[in-house]
Amino acid sequence: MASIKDVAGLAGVSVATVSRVLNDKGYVGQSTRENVEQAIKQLNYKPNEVARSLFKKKSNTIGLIVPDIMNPFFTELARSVEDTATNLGYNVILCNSDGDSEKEQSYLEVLRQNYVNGIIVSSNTLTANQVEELNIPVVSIDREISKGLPTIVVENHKGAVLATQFLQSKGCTKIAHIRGTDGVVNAEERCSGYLEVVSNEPWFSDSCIVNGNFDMQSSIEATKELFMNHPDVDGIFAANDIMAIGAIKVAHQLGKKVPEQIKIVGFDGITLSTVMTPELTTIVQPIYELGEKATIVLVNQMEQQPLEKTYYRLDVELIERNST
Amino acid sequence: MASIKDVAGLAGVSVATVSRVLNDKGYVGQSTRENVEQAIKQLNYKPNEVARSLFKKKSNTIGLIVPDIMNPFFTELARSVEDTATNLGYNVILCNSDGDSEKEQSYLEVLRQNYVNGIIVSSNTLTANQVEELNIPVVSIDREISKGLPTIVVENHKGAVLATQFLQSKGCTKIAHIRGTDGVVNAEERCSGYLEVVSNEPWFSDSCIVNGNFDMQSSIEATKELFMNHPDVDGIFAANDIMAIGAIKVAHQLGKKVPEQIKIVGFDGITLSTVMTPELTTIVQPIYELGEKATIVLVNQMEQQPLEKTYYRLDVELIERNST
DNA sequence: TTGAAAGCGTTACCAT
DNA sequence: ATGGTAACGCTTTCAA
Repeated sequence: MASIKDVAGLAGVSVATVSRVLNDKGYVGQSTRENVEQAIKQLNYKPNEVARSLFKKKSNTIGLIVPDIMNPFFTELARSVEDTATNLGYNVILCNSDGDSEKEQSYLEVLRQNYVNGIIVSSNTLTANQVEELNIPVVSIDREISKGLPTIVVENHKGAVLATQFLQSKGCTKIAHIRGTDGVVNAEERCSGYLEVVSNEPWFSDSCIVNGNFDMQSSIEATKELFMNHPDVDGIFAANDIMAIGAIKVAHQLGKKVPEQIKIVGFDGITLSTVMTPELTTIVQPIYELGEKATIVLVNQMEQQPLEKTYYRLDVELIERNST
Repeated sequence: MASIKDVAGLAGVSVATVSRVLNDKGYVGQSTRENVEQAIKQLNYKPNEVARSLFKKKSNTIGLIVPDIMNPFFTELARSVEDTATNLGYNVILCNSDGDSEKEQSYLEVLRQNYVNGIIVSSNTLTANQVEELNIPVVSIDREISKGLPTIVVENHKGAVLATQFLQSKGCTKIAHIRGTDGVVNAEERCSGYLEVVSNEPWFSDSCIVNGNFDMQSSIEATKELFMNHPDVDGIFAANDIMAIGAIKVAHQLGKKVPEQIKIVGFDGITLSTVMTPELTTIVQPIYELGEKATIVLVNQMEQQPLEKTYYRLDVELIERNST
C-alpha cells in the first residue's frame, strides 16, 4: 500500500505538496500538480482514511443505532440511511440495540472511540442529557428523545385518527387497538389518536386496548386476549404492520373472516404489507424519506451548515387494501 | 476526551507504562498498575481506537457487503453477522452493492482505506483474483467465488431435489421451476437439483423453467408467463421464498387455489414465510448460523488462528406448511 | 520495572 | 509556490 511519502518521492516533491493536491488546498503550480497526479495514478495511491481520521478527529463515518434490523421498518430505514450516507461520502456502522439501554451505551462509547462524525438513533431509553454529554451530533429518528434535539418523526396522532375513523366509515361498530411498546412515544401518540376518536363511544372500555411490543408474538397473544374479552370486536387498529399481521393470523385461526367479519388496519407501510394475502390496509409512513431526511439533517449538523429546520414531522397517508 | 497522556500525567508515570497496563503487556509493578487504573477510572479514559488502528494497521472492524439488506435473507444474515462480530469485539460496516460490480469495487476500496480487518461478501461478480489482490481476509457467503476461498454455503442441490421430490410425493403431475438470477451459483445449483428429478419426465420441457431474479417483481412476471404456456402446472418450486410468495400471489389472481389446485415450495426459510397465509412450505437454510459461521471463520483467519476448515456447506431441511 | 523516542500516514502551520 | 515539521493518540523497541 503506497503512502503519501511514496507519492512524494516518485513525484520529487514534499509530502506537503502532495497533500495540497490531494485536498485541493493551497497553492500548487500547474506542472507540479500534474507530476503529482501522475505519480498518484502510477502508484494507484489511495489516501489512508485512518490517518486522516486521527488528525481530523473525524472518521467520515456515521453510526446507526436501531433496536433491531430484523424489524422491516428498520430494515428500510437502514437501507435509506446507508444510501444517503454513501452519496454524501460517509460510511455507516450498524448497531442493533434490542432496545436495551446497556447495549446502547456500549455502542455509543464504541462509536465515540471510533471518531464517528455523527449518530442516528432510534431509542426509548436515551435521555437528552446523555446525548449532550456525548458531544457528537445526534439525530433521533422515529422516536422523540427531547424537543430540543434534531428529530425526524411522523404524524403518529393524525395517522391513528385516520385509521380509526376509516374503520368507522367502513361500518365497524366496535373498534379495538393493539398498542405499541409501553413507554415509547410513538406508541403513546398512536394510542391517543385512537382514543380521540372512540373514547366517547358507548361501547368503549379500557379493555378495548391491548398491549403489544411492536412484534408479532406479542400481538398474537394480545389479540387472543382481546377476542376473549370482546368477541364482538369487528375492527382493529394495530400500532404497526407486524402486529396487524399477527392479528390477522389470529383472526384466521379463530375462523373470523378478514375483512368480512373483522377489518384490520396497520401502521408503517412496510413492503411486507403488500405481499401478504389479504394485502394490508395501513397508514403508510414515508420510511425511505425518514432515513434520508435524518441523514441529511445529521450531515448538515456535522458539517456545521445552517440548519433551517431541525425538527421534522412527516406526513402519513392511509392506503386502503384488502384487510378492510 | 482524556488521552493516554492525561492518564500518564495524573498517575505520574510515562505513557508507555499506561499502554502496558491498558494492554496487559510487559512488566508493570503492582502498585504502579493500581495507580494507573485509578487514574483511568478517574478520568473515565477510553483508548482512542483510531490511533490504535493507525499503529496496528487494523481497525477492529469488518465489512459486510450484501446485494441488498431489504432482501429478508440478507437482513437475517446481517443481524447474525453483527451479533457475532460484536461478541468477538468487532464493529461492522454495512454495504449494499445491489449486485453492481462497480459499487462492490468502490466499497472494497473504501473498506481497505479504513483498515478493516476482514470482509464478508455475497457477490456474483467478484473474482478470485480481485480477492487475492485485496490482501485482506475475505469470506464468501451464500455464493461461492472460488473453491480456494473460505466459503459458507448451503446444500442447494440437495434442497432443490428435496423440494421437487416432495411436490411429486404430494401428487403433482407437472412441476415448474422459477429460477434465481442468471449467473449466480446458487441459482444454478438449485436449478440442477430440480432438473435431476424431473428432466426425464414425459411432460418436461425447457419452458417449465422460467427466469426470476430472486425478487418479487421478476417472479410475478415469470409466473404469469409460466401459466400462459403451461396452464396445467400443478406444482412450483421457486428458487427462493420471495419468489414463491410472488408465485402464490399470481396464482390467487388467476383464481387458482393454493394448495388445492397448485402447490408451491420456496427456498430460504425467511421469517416472512411463516407469517403469511398460507404459510409457505420451504427449504429452510440455517441463516443465522450461516452468518455466525462466516464471522467466526473470518475472525479466525484475521487472527491467524489455525483454520481446521475453510469451506462449509451447511445442511438444509424441508419444512412442510400450508402451501403444499 | 520503567521511560524515551520512533513511527503509523495524514494535515496544517510556519518558513523560505 | 514549495518544503520542513509538529501534531493527532497510540504501541513497541531499546536503554537504563
